[in-house]
Amino acid sequence: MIFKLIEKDVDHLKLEKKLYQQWLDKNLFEAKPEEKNEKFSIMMPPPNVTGTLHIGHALNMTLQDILARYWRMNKKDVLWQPGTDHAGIATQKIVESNLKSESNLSKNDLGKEGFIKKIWEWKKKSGDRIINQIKRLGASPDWKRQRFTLDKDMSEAVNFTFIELFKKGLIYKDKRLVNWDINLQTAISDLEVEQLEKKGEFYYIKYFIVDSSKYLEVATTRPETLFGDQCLAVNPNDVRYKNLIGKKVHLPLCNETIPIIADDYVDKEKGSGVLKITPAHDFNDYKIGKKNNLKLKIVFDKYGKFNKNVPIKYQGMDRIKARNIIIQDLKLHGNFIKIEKINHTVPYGDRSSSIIEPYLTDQWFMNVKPLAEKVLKFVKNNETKFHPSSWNKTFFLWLNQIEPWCISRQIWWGHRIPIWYCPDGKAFAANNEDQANKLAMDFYKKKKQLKQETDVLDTWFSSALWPMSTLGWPDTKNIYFKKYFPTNVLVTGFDIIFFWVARMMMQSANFTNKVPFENVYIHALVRDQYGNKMSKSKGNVIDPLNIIDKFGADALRYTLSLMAAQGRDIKLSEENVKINRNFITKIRNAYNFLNKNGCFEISKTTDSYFNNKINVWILKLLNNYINSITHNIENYKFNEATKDIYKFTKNIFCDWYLEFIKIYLNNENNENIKEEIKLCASMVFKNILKLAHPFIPFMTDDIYVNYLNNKNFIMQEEWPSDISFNFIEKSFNEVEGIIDVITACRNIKASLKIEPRNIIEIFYNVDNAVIKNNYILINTLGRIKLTQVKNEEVNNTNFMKFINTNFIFYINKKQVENKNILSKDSKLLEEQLLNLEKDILVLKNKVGNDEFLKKAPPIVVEKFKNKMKQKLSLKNKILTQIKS
RNA sequence: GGGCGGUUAGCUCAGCGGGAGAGCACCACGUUGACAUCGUGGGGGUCACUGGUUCGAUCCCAGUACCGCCCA
Repeated sequence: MIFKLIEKDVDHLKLEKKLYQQWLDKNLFEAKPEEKNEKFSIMMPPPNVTGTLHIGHALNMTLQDILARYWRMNKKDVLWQPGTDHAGIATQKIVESNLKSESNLSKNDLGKEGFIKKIWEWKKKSGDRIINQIKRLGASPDWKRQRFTLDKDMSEAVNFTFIELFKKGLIYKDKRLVNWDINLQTAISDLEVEQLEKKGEFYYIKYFIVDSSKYLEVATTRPETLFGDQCLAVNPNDVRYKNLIGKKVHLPLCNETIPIIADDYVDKEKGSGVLKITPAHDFNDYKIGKKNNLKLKIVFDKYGKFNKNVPIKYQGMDRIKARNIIIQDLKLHGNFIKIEKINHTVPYGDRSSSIIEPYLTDQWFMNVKPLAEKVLKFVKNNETKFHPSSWNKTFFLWLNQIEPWCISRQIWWGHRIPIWYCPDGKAFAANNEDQANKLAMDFYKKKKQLKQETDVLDTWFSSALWPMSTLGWPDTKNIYFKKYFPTNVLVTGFDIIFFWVARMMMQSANFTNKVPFENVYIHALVRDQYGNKMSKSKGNVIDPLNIIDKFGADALRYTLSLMAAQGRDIKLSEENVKINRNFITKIRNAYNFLNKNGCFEISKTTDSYFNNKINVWILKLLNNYINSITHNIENYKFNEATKDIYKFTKNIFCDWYLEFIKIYLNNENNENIKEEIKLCASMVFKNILKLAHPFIPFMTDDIYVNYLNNKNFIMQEEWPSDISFNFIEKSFNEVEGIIDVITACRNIKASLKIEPRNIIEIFYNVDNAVIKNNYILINTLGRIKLTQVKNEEVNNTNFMKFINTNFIFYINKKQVENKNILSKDSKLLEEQLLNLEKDILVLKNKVGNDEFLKKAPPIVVEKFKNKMKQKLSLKNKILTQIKS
């Protein structure tokens, strides 16, 4: 034995750290654009700089790493492009709250410049935290190419994009109703609003008709907006109100009147059939207002407090706090009818969790409609394929009803919009002030005082450029852009299909007329073991770093990948990882066993060298599994691939092959055969290491490099392909037969409650080559002694009979101690016969059916006929034995 | 309200037009020179329900029920 043994307690943390550093030192993760081999490129979804690694990241990174390592081993030039995202609102919030707790200052105390400086300091200190956590997983992106969305070249790409789209008119400024986050004091996009079901109230209010004692009943969830009402609307076909259309009503609590109009948007059945229309404070009302040329009367300021447009009493009150006062006043004035408890949806900001106010402001928008159409075409033409493909529908649905994207944010941290305003309000888009001055000069023919827009862009605006900008775009001659764009696959979660995936595709469609990625693998959400979403407030968060500390990165990766079935969420528990770690230990033990037996010391290698039946058997199966694993990885069936590795390694290689070779190594005198077996065993084992490497990189490389002393890391080796060797099918079948006999004998022993260690004698009476040629294998692994005898010796009541398709085995009753079983003896065969009859009946229905014989494929018919034949012959055997 | 997905063993889930599977849990036996983070064997399922297509349906189609998610 010239190789080390693996100690029982492996310090996985130490070895992970060491190996990772070695991988880095050897530049194994680096892309090599100058090399000729084909590329495989994949964009890491850039995590927020504010982020800490959660289990969803762990899954996301694991799957990408599997692909990266797999394709490297397939000799592709792999670029896995990493980086982080500046996360405008989230980052600003963190630094703001740090500032508050450290020095009790607000961002305004520091001023814009001072505060931004503070954020950069924070970024420098903490911005790589998540990157270092990703490294703990063993992820292998090209770290030297790490990018940050606010890097200089990323920002230049953002400016370029903005200016181009501005010139085309696809980006424009508009005064529109937007989702206003009162807490954060910024507009946000539709996607950043969560509609939550809440308990609320429907307030019924009387609007008195002018010059009449009659009134209209209006139900509203937001009575405080009534000051902004511009009309009441009814359905034109509603007979109740037809004659009121065109008349006026008094606006409660004000000295104002508003008209009653007809609009078929109004649902006759819903509530009283009368709607109050507040165009400046409700998205639906806004549309009706536009249609009917209503005025936009704004009654709140940007803090959600009443402004000068409401009666003086309410001015300055918070809109929500004022509600009760308004209801009281409505009661006083006889306008109040009733309150009804209802469930309704309320819009909340996903970052601030405060109620979103529809608010009329000047914002920058991107007209995404024409770009969405291009993207739809790409997906319909399969230029980008979603896996699983069911996501197509969701994707189409959203793109088909897409609205302009509000891209401006009233915060400080982010890409400042590259727009300079003249005093008259005219806007020039430029890369910098000099350029803007020049543009203004050209336009006005004289110098103008310019002021840059203070708003920044939505963070997703820069992320949308990620697959292009990280590769050097808009420099289309950049060697990276030329080689790696479009990328091969994007691996991401479904929660950012709209936020990110669709927007990347739009930008790419517009600027390159290409898709940014050919495949999108959408993976599931990781939930807790009960299927709940993990969240800090629920306290059910599984921390991947904690799991890695306890069980190792390999165990975590293996578990996640094993559970990553397409289209299904992962319910993960710590217990799960713990159990799956056993498999990793199993491989280490297999190494120790092979090593103890000197298997790795054989140096001879020829492909056609393998003649021994167990070698033929294992190699043929290995080939099957290589094909299956390869196919499953390439089709993003990570769970299937992982399961294949498990099945081959444990159920085939360890459970049978290693058990077989133990016997050969102990009993075989022919050194050539021994050598062949050792060579084959070590070869198969090394293939297992390679096949498992993308999934469990640390342990496999640890053995391969640190114990087997290979100079290359597995990542540098070639992915296993079929091992070509000449073999006789008979040898393969013989081993399958051996396994059958052993299993049958083990079954017999177990059913007789005979302890495994008691070697009993089992008799058979028909010549059988499989048994005859493999006494040692069968006897040893079955813990039995098989003996051939003549018929008359066993055909008497001293023997119990066990019959299966291929054999009849006899046990001398003297060997059976369990009285219970002995008393059942005569019934055993009858029971078996009964079950057999059931099977035969089912088969009869098939094989006796003309339609089946006519229409089913011949192979299937053949299969069932054979089965029938087998069952019938078994039946006959049993009948004969019962009679005798 | 619209859309999508799910329902398979006690639990967690694979599979998917032609024999119902795995892991865990459970039961029995076992410490045999790789492995007790283990081995061998076993019990356990009308594949949610109702129809349809088919020679044949857990699988395809339609509907129902329940659960989950997304959009409005």
